[in-house]
Amino acid sequence: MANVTIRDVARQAEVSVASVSRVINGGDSVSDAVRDRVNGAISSLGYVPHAGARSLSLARTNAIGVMLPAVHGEFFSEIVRGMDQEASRHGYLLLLSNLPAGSRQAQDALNAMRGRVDGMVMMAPHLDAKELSETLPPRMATVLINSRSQSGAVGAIHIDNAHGATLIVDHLVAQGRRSIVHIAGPHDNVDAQERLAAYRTAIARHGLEPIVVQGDFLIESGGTALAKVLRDGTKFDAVFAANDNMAIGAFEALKAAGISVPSQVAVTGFDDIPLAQHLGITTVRVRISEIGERALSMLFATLAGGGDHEDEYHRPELVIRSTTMEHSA
Amino acid sequence: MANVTIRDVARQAEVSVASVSRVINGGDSVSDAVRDRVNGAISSLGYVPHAGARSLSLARTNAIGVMLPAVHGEFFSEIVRGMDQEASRHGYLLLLSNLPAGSRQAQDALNAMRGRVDGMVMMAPHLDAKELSETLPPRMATVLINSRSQSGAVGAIHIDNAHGATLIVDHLVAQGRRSIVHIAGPHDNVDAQERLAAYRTAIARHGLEPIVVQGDFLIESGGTALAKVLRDGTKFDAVFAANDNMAIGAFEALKAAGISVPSQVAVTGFDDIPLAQHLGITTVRVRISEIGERALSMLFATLAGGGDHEDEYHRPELVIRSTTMEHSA
DNA sequence: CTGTTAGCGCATTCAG
DNA sequence: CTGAATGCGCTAACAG
Repeated sequence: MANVTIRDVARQAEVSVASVSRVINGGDSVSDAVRDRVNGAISSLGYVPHAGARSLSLARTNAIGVMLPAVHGEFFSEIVRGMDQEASRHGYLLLLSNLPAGSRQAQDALNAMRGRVDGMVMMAPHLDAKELSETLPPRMATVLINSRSQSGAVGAIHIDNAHGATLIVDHLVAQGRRSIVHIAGPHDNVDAQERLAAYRTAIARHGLEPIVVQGDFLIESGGTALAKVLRDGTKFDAVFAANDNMAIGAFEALKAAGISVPSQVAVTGFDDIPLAQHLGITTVRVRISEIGERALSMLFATLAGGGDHEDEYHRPELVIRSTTMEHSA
Repeated sequence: MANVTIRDVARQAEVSVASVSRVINGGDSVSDAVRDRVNGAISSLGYVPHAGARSLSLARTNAIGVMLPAVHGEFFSEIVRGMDQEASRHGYLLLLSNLPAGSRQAQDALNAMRGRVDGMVMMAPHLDAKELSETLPPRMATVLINSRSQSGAVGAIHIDNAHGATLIVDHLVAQGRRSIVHIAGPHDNVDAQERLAAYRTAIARHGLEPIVVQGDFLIESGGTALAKVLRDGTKFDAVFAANDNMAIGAFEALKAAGISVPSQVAVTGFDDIPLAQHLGITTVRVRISEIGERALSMLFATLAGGGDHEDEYHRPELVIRSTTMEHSA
């Protein structure tokens, strides 16, 4: 670790460290002679400023922490892409970590970020309000994504799940479907809960009977859930899965069972991940990367002292594809 | 930022900062009385150690930098998943950044990590050897993924592209295909180059004629490339795209053109991203997350002083699906 | 315009 | 077993 420091540069250029610091940062006022000598020394020595030390002295790290639950392939990729885009626009780096399951481990993970980031964005749809408030670092700017509402000085972004689920049910009913099975997400997940509740409401409004099977947001559970419905002998003409992954699992299980989609059974999902587009699955579009981008924007605004922002609700839009309409792309 | 420091804890517990430091870290030797007072103060004050300051003093950050080229959805997600897994196993955090296009910007991005990470892993398939060596930070442990070989003290992981491409061509020929179009990746990408070269070699070995169209690794370019071949009136009975994305684009273009797959034209890709599995595309499997994991293992071994590792070559395996075989899943 | 000095928050000798 | 002092690399007053 024989690394060259600002002192080495100063010595070589025969100036003080203050002068070196000046030419590196906002060149306040340095004579051209000094500036040249310093730049010469910097490149001859191959000096690169030590960001850690800089942060300590400035009380500013130029990094923001990102805590996400267990990585869900496409969703994860998209949200990070949006964040990275906005972060690099502001000259910030992203410090990534996944939120461990236990409340205690989650705490530790959060604490590990103290002193390394200026703020953080966290996505924790599975924590209840109490766990959330206990876990959240007190004196740190934080914006929440898809988490339970939190009193406290943090911004938050939510997906309007009720709207999305209503769009789906109404579309299905408009297509003449009467027996709509809902494959629910994890019971402790707030998005899954909201989608389920909105499904029940919409179904009731249409005077239909709800049929709910449990899933866990993973592809396999879509197939498992569908198998259970078939085994039970339940009659149905549509499936509304709480996310695209499960819709895909159900879709494939239907094909395997020789049931034709959409003529016998229609299939819909939620999220509009890339996979859904390529498999032609009707769903509601959540602009995932945009959510990541907005989360960082809110955070930067807060860091710039712009007070706290109001919660944002992102409304998904219906995207009709071939799993609900005969002659669609 | 009225944050509580170790000094506040010391004052409250009526001990010295040294003692506080001792109970926080390896409890060398502290009386139970002191330990209790300190722990009491810590929790009553809600003290969390400042990781930045800690790093400075220890000359160790417990973070590793990850530089990836423009984020390619599924590939990105998978490789980061593998890295995160291995990193958290060792108590490390991941500092993410994408490699900017320009050589100069790449430099800056790299420099921004100085003093924030203990080492880094970088993926830069588009840089030539010279650019790579200029960009690489001199005194920093680094492991390269899918990049051109580099003399110098860094480990590296490569995909055995020649092997993968050969598997594909041999499989296609074994299925009776004689006119195999190759949709190539970006010309400056080392993986694309190796796949193309191996394609040419294998085609020549079978006494066939090569047909090459240019692509850029994105889905759309698969469709564009295919359209060009059709427009040229070239006869062909198989398409070998240099990655799965382009295979998907070509696959969809074929369907749209009313050409049946695989009876008239077979389609193959490279990588085995999740999408390929769900669309039933024949490809070669690159265990992406495993590569991310191995990269970090190599880095940790180097950091632990274990000298430099030899380059690793990961051999992909053929995965036959329905775009090349009539009755396959 | 330039150099000296005092921290940023923490770990760690070195005495006691 | 415990405290006082020193330094990690850098920035920011404060004097010249």
